[in-house]
Amino acid sequence: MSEDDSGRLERLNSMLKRRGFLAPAFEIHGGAKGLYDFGPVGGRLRSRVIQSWIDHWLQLGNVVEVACPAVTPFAVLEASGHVGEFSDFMTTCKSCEEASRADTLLEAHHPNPDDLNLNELKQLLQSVNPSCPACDSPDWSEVVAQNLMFDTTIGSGKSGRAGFLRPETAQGIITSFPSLYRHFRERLPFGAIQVGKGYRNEIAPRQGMIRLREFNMAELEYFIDPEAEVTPNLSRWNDTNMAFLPRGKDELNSTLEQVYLDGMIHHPTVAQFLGMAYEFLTGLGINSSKIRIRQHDENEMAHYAKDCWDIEILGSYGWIECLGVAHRGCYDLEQHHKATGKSMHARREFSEPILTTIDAWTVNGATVGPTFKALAGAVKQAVEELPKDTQFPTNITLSNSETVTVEQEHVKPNQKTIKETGEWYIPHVIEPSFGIDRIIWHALDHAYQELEKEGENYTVMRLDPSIAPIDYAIFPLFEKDGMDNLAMEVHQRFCSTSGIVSMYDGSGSIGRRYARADEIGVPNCITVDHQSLEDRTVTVRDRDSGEQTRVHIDSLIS
RNA sequence: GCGGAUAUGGUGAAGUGGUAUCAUAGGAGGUUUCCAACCUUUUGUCGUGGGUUCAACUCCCGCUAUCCGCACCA
Repeated sequence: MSEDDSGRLERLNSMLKRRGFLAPAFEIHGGAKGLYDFGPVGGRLRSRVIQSWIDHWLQLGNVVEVACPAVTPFAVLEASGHVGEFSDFMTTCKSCEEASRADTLLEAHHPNPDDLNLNELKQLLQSVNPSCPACDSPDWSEVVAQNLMFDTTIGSGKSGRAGFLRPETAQGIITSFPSLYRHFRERLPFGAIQVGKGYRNEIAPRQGMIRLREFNMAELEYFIDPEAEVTPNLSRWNDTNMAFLPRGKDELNSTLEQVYLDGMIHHPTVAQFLGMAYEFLTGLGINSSKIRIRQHDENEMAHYAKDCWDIEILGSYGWIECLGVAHRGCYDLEQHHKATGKSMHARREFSEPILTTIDAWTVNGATVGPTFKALAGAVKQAVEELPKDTQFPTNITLSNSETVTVEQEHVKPNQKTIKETGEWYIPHVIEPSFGIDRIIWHALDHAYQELEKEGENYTVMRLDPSIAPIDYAIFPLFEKDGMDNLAMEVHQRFCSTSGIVSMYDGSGSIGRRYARADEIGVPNCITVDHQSLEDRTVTVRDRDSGEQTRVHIDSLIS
């Protein structure tokens, strides 16, 4: 980062704070690492970005919106693998109270201490008893799992249950699969979106909005039949060259469809969602030349993922991952199924029923039971595998390696036709997951322009109008002669129109007011002047061009 | 978590063992026929806790936060 850039970052940050976009949270109490406020201007920006995101994904037509709790019982995140995979095992030196990671302390004594479980670590720590890196004392406390999730107790006293604040919104959707499946009349594919807060007790939050302890996430969980043929229309992005970083390959510029056809993106729905995500970002005003699509290395992927592509955005902090499209396979549904015994399956009907004709042997329960007693079940299994032309008596070997003699009286012919009209399977999940705060940061970063105007520094936020916090700024040229009243009337009409936010500003010179509006990215400023009083026309000034057009008040609001 | 730097009005800065200055921003009033003009006036500050001292924004220690490396990390 050059000196100029870091100066720009400082000026941007102080402007964002001064003008009410972003600020450290709880600042009067000294603030708290990794926690940020969206201020009086930023709050509106955030809700607009979120609304655009929701609208964007609802376009799919088979997606619904849900909202699940952030407080999540232990068992849910244990099943999802987060309790195990999201933890570090910590131990504390009893003499200097310095906390260390147990696996790090044991690196010299085990090829891969990271793979040890809690008990193995405890034992190895006891037998090795390494000295403390801080004070050399070899006296360690119990090893405890220090999880990156915020833990809490749900309820109080003896009835309290262990729980966490969710590290991702996904699990709430995935555990709702059975009700989503009913809602969609048991037909895949379908998806559910959720926008909400996620929590990670990061060891070292950094870089302003980039790594937070409480953050806004927006996720789609899209449930698919892994065997269904999908032919997505990727050609709609054929006139857009995107930058790709496939695993183990050099960066290349190509179209999404070409990269998919070349086999680098394994699932067509992943490709489609990457296109939609790209479209969403550029729609917010993110500079497309500062977007790249990067595939995760094998060892980089989260514990649940089969394949994962990130979209990274270049900004003041370098290339930052702002969203990921992960192919989670059947991992999550299977895990919750195993943990709860609840069905997480979907039914796939065959195009034609499969008829299976069986013409062989089965056991005669009345004789096999008394004869073989506890082995009867294994005998039945073995007998049903015998060919039709088997002669009895015969010796068969059971699954437990015991050999028994089966007589004619133990068996009877088994002739039947089984008709299967379909089968049950665990759906796969494709998950586009967006870091809303990081995306907002880059929208701000890319929109922020430092210009020079008549020798003076001049700041404009060229925010896309779809996410601008304020749509119109209304100025009376002078606050007198009725211009103030007319301006207030226009302001009120805007404010009572759903979806439009306007700001009245009557203080300072007109130039100063334009400058203030430009700084927070108001796309249009409307000025009421003397002529307005006569014919109810006003001037509309465009933020980016500075051009003014005169229009009638009534044509402003349809 | 480790190492280094930093913390003064809303923002950006200066400064001193004797309660602080400048710019800019904000409010009120005036003035001006459209891009940070001008005049008057006003608001507001030494991150936090402890120690040394007659006296601490200043010196010392802890804490918190911010920034930069390293480590960690979706």
